[in-house]
Amino acid sequence: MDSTQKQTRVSDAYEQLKAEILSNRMPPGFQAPEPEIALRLGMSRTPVREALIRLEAEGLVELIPRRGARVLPIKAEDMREIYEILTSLESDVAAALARRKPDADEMQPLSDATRDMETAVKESDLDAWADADDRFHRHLLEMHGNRRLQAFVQALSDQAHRARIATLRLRELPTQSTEEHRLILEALRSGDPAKASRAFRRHRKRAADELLSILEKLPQL
Amino acid sequence: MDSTQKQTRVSDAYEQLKAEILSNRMPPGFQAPEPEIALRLGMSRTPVREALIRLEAEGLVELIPRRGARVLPIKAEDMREIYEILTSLESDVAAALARRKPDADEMQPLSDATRDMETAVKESDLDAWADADDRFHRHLLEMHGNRRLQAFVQALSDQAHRARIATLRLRELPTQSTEEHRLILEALRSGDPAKASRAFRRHRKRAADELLSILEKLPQL
DNA sequence: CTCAATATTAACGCATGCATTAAATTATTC
DNA sequence: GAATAATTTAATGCATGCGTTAATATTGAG
Repeated sequence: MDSTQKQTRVSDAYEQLKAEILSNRMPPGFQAPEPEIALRLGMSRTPVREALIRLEAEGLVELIPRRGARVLPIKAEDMREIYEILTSLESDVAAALARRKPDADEMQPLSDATRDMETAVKESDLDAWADADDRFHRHLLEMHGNRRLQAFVQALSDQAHRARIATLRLRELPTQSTEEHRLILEALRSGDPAKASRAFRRHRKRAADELLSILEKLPQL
Repeated sequence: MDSTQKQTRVSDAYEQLKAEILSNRMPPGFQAPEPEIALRLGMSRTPVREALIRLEAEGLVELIPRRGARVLPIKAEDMREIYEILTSLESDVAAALARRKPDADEMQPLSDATRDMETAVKESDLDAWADADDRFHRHLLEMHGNRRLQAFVQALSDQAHRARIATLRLRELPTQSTEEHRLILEALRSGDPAKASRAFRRHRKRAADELLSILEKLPQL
């Protein structure tokens, strides 16, 4: 009946809260005391607290004594930090992959994701685009295989995700971004590490600049 | 009397356990059920659990149902992952710093640390050397200012730290490593980003290779 | 003596209770 | 009416309690 494992309440709470935060249903700045969250999730405070501690470690919420948990606001400065780290790590991952010269088979998911991004741009389907973009980046990391790096980049991407969906509709169509993915793909295919690294850096840099210029205008998310 | 803040039990537990793990007083593989740890720390299970969750998020322990908390073993593969990430991040930090051309004042702590390493090598004082090395790397990150990056690199360094102290006496004197620091310093001073980045990469690469070759020989830490 | 069935132990996952103390509210003074 | 003090409220940090269930020890069968 139930394909999922027997969840514990802690993992339930963790997953539900995380999903609400990432989807901005619990928007940046949202705040609630533990008992209230516990009530809403239908469990006692204990598992909620444990889940919140994990979310705090991931940088999604902040636990303020006597005031409960607060979903961290999306500050331009934070995004700057996040994008800087993503740039370092992913560009190196791309370089390493190019060096290894992956075969067409391995590259397939990346090609697919890029193709989907191009289609999505043509159809102005922003959600499909964001989805394909995620897939591209996620698969790149999986190919590389460093689990810690994967987990950390994923955590950072989750944080950036909130900013991206909040600004997705305030931006132009991501034509540029899509072309950059194509370039990265080519660099990987041609097995040129330096080129892959540079292409990735440019990609992240431009994306960061674009996002930041919007965030800095926005009152405060 | 007491210069520290009014600690909570959770932070007490967290700090004590972390100190014991990093110093290898609780060595890799060490395992104990929650009630035992709670007893030893003189508190109930609740704060101990919360501290353990944090330590788990940091990658220092693993919580195994019914078997308690286990201090993660130091596996060569893990160190490989850690060093790869450190290399990416720190080499970029070094490049960024070189680009910014820090003045002699800012550089002072780095110079001091390097000098101390050289003295320590001359005097074969491994502990002093390790301490100066830590200072060098820590200060480099502080100069850069990306808090997230700082926190993450610190967490990784903490993990690597355990392997380093476990192998410190199995290695040659870190003459090479000290010279490399001198090179990095020069690259920073001369404001050459590419050189700083390369020097750092070489440094981490060699350190990683050295550590890994020892770890792979060692039975299992 | 080996292996399986059974009984015992005890760790964990949570719920609950409570003292403490910060925040919010109300009362009081000028 | 504003500012301050007294009171109330309620969130947190932790301890404790308990049912469930995985380990472990014990017993029994072959």
